[in-house]
Amino acid sequence: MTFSEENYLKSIYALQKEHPKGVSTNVLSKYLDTKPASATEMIKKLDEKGLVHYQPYQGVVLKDSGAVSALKIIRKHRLWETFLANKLDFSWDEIHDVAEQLEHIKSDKLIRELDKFLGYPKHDPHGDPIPDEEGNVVKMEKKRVSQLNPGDIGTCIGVNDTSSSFLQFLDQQNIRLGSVIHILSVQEFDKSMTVRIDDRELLLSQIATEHIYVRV
Amino acid sequence: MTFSEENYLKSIYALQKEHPKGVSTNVLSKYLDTKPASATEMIKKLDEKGLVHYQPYQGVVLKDSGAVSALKIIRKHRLWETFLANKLDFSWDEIHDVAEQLEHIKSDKLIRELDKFLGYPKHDPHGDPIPDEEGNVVKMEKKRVSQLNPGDIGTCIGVNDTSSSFLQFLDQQNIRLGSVIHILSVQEFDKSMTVRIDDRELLLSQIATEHIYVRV
DNA sequence: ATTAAAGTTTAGGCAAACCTAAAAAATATA
DNA sequence: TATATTTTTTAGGTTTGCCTAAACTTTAAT
Repeated sequence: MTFSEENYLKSIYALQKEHPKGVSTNVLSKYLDTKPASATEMIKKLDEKGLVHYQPYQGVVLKDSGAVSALKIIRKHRLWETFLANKLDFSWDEIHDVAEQLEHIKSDKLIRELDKFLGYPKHDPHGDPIPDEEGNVVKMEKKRVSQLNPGDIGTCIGVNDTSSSFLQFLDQQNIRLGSVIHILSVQEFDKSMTVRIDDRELLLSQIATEHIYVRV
Repeated sequence: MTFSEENYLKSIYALQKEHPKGVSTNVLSKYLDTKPASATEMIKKLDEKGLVHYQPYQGVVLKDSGAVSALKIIRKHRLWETFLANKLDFSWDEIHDVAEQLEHIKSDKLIRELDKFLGYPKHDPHGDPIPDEEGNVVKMEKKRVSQLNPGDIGTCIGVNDTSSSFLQFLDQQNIRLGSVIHILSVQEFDKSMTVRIDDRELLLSQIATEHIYVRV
């Protein structure tokens, strides 16, 4: 499988959650920063290979084989992200682009050994679950900070926005995986929240509270 | 720079030792398992980019800028080999192919951090020196086992043959970097040597003794 | 329901990196 | 030296993945 095929499969997988009845070439090409015509071409190829189901004008849906392929790439991506964050000194917002390259390295042994080296992690640094070798993903019970009430306590397990501006904000505020967040109060008028993290009080906008996932 | 350009530069660098007055398209394409016509094409492109000096029918020579580029790739290759061998459970003969892929990952930070993580190693698992960030390589005083005499002691620092059959042989015999080799005797008629390594005596053929480097 | 707008596909091109076959140059041999 | 052999280059072709522009569907709006 080529890099490009892998990227398309991974993207279709990611977009399917928001577009369960089919990912359009428009959405797909926007996501991948290419043109719709290019997406059409690639989708046709993936369809011929039996990895996706494609009906002209109706968007694309992953077949089982395609989903398994996508999950293998996602597994590699998340293991590499874990490596970069835990073993090398990469910050939350720096890991994505490099993992994007590393995920395409072809070596089953490498991934098995990396997994072992990292201690068989269940989640990547963003809190997303790492699929196993067969492509099984464990779902986690998670809530957004915005869903909590004053008095509630949550442990940060992930984020919903991987833009580097947001990740940098989190880094600056020292909010990281495992951070324990105490909800102190909620402002009625703008839904902003005052929270305590590591003995520091800070104010989180509604936007922020909606993008941080916690385990309660 | 594309993967292919990087591979050509690295190959020219490697072949230049044997072909100091110019690497022919024939030699180069054989090394890279492509056809001479493809080599001609690429060499022209590298020449236009100012990385090599190319005269039709006279072969190709690296310019300084090309050598620096080649050494950066070699640095990455050797750091990744060190990672695979020291941190993951890869054997001597398995690391090359994977490093061949990893060396093309583009991220200066990644290489700096990997170098730090590995403890700034000076040599890769084959004993070859790892160039620094500027492309400087330290030369080492090294001898082949075949150049030693009975009574001499050498520490294994590398090999001359990276074929997987040879590397597997070394693995089986438990000969690795740092192995201390005592020369016990040399057979007159076939130049094979009896040596002691880790309290085990074994016989090395002339071929083998010529392919193992030691520091004396 | 018809038209306008938006989205999708087709058609034709381009660049990279490979190939084969033929032409040209360099080298070796008689 | 002239010819034969080998090496190298050129010319033209293929595949992959991208592009633009035009044609065609679908959806939205009057």
